[in-house]
Amino acid sequence: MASIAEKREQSRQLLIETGLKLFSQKGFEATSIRAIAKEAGISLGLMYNYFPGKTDLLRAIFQEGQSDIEATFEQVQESMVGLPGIERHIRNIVSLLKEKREFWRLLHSLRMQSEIVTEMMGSIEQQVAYIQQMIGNNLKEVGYQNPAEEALLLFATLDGMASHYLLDPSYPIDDVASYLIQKYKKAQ
Amino acid sequence: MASIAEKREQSRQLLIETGLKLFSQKGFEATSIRAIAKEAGISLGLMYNYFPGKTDLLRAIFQEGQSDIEATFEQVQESMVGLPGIERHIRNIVSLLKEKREFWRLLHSLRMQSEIVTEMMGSIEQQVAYIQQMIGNNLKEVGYQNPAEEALLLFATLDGMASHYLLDPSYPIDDVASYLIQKYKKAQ
DNA sequence: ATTTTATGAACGAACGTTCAATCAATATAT
DNA sequence: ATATATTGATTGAACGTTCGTTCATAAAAT
Repeated sequence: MASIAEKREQSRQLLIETGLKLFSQKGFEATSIRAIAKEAGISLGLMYNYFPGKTDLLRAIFQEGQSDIEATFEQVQESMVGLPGIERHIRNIVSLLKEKREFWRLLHSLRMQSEIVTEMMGSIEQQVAYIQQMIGNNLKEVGYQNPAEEALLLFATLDGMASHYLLDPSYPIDDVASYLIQKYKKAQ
Repeated sequence: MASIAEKREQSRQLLIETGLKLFSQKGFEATSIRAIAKEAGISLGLMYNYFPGKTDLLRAIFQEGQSDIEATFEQVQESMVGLPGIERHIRNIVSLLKEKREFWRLLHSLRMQSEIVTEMMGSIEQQVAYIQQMIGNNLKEVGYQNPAEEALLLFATLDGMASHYLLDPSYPIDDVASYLIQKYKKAQ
């Protein structure tokens, strides 16, 4: 039995999902409120009962995606307790990419035009910086001579892999990840 | 003394430059023809004497940028004849990034929403694939065991470095590039 | 005099947003 | 239990704005 609040939350979720789908496909500016409403099977006007405006829907998508990623990060991290630090990080990032593909696509397509989203990007950049620092710490523990530069480089590699995977679903990200991990094991 | 054809070409160039500047800053959809006309100091209607429409301006920007990059690629390549293959490639790409920053920003911001630009991206992707193959060949010559996978990885790294540099002008791309080159020298 | 260059008002379409209206559901009164 | 009142959910036409594009008109050049 669905209460009113539950139905409301359900519709909210539907709009967030549909918005994410269309924004990540065609871009934020090129996607109209009307298109989202039609795709979600909700009337144009009703959208404004859930979100004050288009930007607020985007904001909600960002927040939802961010907490989703945070949760998945913890969860995947726990499932890889046995693995060494760097391998765990790499595998974790690959998992996140696969699981939240649309969200990452949206992120990557919006991060260049910061006019729209400086405020929204802020907390995500923070989170990314945190992960990068964790990687740096791991590299230092393992005994790298230039952990900071190595972390910068590894971060670039991971970001590049992500871009290529987001651009092309058939990109062999698992193979590349395995190869990368193997290189770090050898270097150690 | 400027001939008519020269003045025309000059105005065309101005519009291409201004378009590139604004598109790369605020995005294609979010930039209006009016904004470009005002910034370039050319009247709204006159733009249609140079380009049939907004999309055609973007197309011209792409073509211009592509041949620019091709020319710069050759030129920089020649200025680095003494360097070993991989180092030359890496330095070359860094040079291209610095010299054509706005164009790369536009490229990176548009490549996710392929609806607009599948046709325009095609030839550029081709060019990128060519560079990647050249890197692969170099790696094979140098004697890498998995040249294909290594090339895939190196390409991801370079792309990631590019993204980070495009997002943040203060990104120490020269340092990272030097560090990357150093790693390849050691591995050899 | 004729052609080319240049202008910005005007046009239709599409956008984000608002709002009067209808519909459904629940509460209240009889 | 039925009828009535009240509240909230839902709709899409309508509004004002901005967009890409066109066009009558004027200025400049030939």
